Amino acid sequence: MKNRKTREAIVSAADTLFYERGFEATSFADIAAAVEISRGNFYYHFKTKDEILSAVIAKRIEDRRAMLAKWGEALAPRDRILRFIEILITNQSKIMTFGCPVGTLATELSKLAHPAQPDANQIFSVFRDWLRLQFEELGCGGRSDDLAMHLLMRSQGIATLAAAYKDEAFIRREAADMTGWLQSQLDPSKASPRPSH
Amino acid sequence: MKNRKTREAIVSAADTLFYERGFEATSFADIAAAVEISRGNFYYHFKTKDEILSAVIAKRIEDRRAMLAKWGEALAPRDRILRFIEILITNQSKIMTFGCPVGTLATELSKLAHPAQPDANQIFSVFRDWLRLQFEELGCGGRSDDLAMHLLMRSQGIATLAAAYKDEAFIRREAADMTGWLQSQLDPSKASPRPSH
DNA sequence: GTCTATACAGCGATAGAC
DNA sequence: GTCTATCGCTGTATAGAC
Repeated sequence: MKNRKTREAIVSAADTLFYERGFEATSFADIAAAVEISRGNFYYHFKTKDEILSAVIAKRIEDRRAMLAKWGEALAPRDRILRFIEILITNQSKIMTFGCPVGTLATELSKLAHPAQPDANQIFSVFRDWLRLQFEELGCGGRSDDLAMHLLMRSQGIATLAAAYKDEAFIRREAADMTGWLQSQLDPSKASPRPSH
Repeated sequence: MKNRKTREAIVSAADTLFYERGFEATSFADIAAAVEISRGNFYYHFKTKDEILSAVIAKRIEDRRAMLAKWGEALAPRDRILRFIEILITNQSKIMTFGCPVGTLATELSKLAHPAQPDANQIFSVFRDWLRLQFEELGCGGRSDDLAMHLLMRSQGIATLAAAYKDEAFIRREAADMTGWLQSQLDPSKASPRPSH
């Protein structure tokens, strides 16, 4: 019982630290200190650093799936996509400091040629598949995956520049532009060529 | 004389390694091995790792300025921007493996809360300021900086997703969409609401 | 200017007492 | 299940011979 609680505390602390400092820059000592347990105890729960990484990735996938499932209950497909865009506004303070937790981990693991890189990509795919599904429900057919990737692409670009320039107005402006783009894709007739610029 | 040559070799090797492995993941031993000098000799040229980082950032700024200056001689403003978009295609193989050298360094230093982060941002600003200038020359006035940021944003998003999914077709598709977006901004009358999707 | 040798802190990881 | 103690390795950085 206590076993599981400590394990969860470790994964939760590692999740935060991997996000805020990066995977490589976070040491066992850092995580142990955050959970307030000894390094020795630590190894009772996880044998290697890669094991913690796997657990963190699994947790992130689970967390995001749960969040999206919640939206699925209450909202219409179009509003679900708008909610996705709103994440940028809701999390803007963290994004401006640490970037996007999904993109920055994928990039870091990619450079390290880390074996868990495909797993980290699955976090991306949780959003990609979910967005594609929304576009399909809205009747976008074969374009749905391309549209999903386009939204993901914009989110990543916004997060990267927001972290570099710490510019709130930029995030708001680009989120609004993304919303305009969405309208133009769903109602091509009403589209304006210059959404917000 | 030999002084300068060795120094340049170190900076050049560090530039590559910081890009391909990341700043933190690159050790002095890695750089020394790449240049084929001893660690001791290494410290004759650079006292700390941060000093090498500064030199690498300075080199990157200089390299990009030189590249953009070249484009400025031969091309019209509109073609210069198209050239910028083409970088994604030209460098697609490296981008799919390591991401964007500008964005990934800025993100990493941001997480490390590294003192050189503002300097790394200057590499971004070389492109931002240059793009803004092109839009100004094309008569976009006060919108020019927003348009420049929008192009940077897209480049970063494309690079991040390209590195994650290693998807060539995605890069080509989004580069084409970016070109369509550019047309719609410069000739609003001829704009089509669905550039490529 | 380039080398070898070395200091010393911190890393991931293990052994074994309680 | 949690602890202390410790290992071997690698990291940055320094001293001093050549």
